[in-house]
Amino acid sequence: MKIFDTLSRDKKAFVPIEQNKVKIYVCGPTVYNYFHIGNARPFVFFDVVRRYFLYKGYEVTFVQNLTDIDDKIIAQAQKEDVDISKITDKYIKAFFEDTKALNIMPADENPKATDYIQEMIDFLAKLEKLGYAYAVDGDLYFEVSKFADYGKLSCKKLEDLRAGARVEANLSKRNPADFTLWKSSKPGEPSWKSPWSVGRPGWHSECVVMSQDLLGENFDIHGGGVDLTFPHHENEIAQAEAVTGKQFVNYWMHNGFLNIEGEKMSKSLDNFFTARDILKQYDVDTIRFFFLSKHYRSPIDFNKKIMQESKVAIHNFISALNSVDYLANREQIEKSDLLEEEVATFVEAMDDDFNTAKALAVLFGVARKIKKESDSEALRFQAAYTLVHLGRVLGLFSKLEEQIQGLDKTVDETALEGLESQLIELLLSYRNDAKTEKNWALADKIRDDLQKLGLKIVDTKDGARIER
RNA sequence: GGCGACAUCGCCAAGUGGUAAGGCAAGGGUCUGCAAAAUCCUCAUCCCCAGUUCGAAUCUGGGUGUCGCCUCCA
Repeated sequence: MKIFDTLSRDKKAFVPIEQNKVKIYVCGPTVYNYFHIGNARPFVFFDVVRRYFLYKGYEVTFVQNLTDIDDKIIAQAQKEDVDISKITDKYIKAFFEDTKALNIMPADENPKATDYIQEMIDFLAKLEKLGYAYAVDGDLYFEVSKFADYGKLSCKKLEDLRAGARVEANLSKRNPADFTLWKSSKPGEPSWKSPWSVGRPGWHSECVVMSQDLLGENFDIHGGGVDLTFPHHENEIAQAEAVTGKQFVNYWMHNGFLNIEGEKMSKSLDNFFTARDILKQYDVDTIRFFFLSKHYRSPIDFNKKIMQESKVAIHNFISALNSVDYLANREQIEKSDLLEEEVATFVEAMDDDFNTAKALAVLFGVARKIKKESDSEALRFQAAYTLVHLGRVLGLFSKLEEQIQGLDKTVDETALEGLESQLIELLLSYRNDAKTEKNWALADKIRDDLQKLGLKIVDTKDGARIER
């Protein structure tokens, strides 16, 4: 198994610290809003990483933090004129709801920053004692020039950083690149007592302290979006390695950015979509397929067309399963052997730095085998089992029963309710009568008019069904 | 200005030295009263130029273009 490590800029063979165990830390959300479709990418991707390690027989410890103290949260609380906990409680709850809806496995631990204040203070005191931190007027800074390897993750040199600094120089810092470890609070802001001031910890310290507490001073994988490489992860390394003197993380994994219709997502462009909203328009599998159809390190573009394609792709898988009456034959199908060659190709793709796009191609090949009527039933059953088996490694088919039943929907089973459903059924029966009388004009008119209302008629040998 | 990526069929996307996976769309056939659905078939020499090599989409150099980071950000 090979993983691209941002630090060494190379695909490296994965060697766990402890035999057969893997410890993963992924930067979680700052809980001041519903998370957006761009945030969803790492959440879904690292869920697949985790599922794949489990599939390979590893014991996985998966930690994802919740940043519940931060300037943005404070700003949001002031804006809504409520207590900060009101904001964080609301969006932590929403985070769990939305990740569940995306079929993301719950983390083993979701540490909150506010539960680690004392640990962070202790940690920062160590940094200060070791000479890596200095205090000015109640604020504590990390002195980057003291850490020789600073910049190794993001390939930046201190001189370059200085030259490119666009931020207003903070005069109390010794070097513009020094970052805040502890910040004194203004009246009314949430705060904790510390040796430096009454204040709050900086964002960069929380991930170090929590990950090391739960996973150890050196652990296997640390993940997040590329934008976190600098400064967040760079700063984590500096702090962690300054204190322990040993390597912090063995593999740094960063996913590429998500754009919307070719543009960066932003509130000002009015192209800001929460995962919650997207879930109303597309089902989980469509969304997961969309993310997985491109390699995780590449940028990906979110647009209507690509989502439609993803939807069709998932539909193909489901219709393949439907062609062998998966639900009816489930018991027998799930006793079948897996298609070894396809499984091997899938594993090979995933072993190569989680090449999910290639892995999905295997699923299409398997789907073709399911549908091929010239294949024996036994082979088609094997293929069907293989599709579901591999799909589940990617977190697909979590609602298989519903999806298959969805395809089988006849008019009285649609999501339409009560009278509406009865009226449509009535119209369909008229159309059926018209067809019997070979009154094609009337039959087609009913079909066309229903279509105008967004109801697509699909004729099957067992009668018509409606698709929305 | 500094640093780092990327550029493959109409669109999305694998492929890191041995002769271009897959998906969508499109075109054609079967089926159907017609259509849809379903199903079968067809469909690229890899941004440009110059090198290295028996051989390059894959390596090197130079262009051109796109993007990211350098500031809170997945």
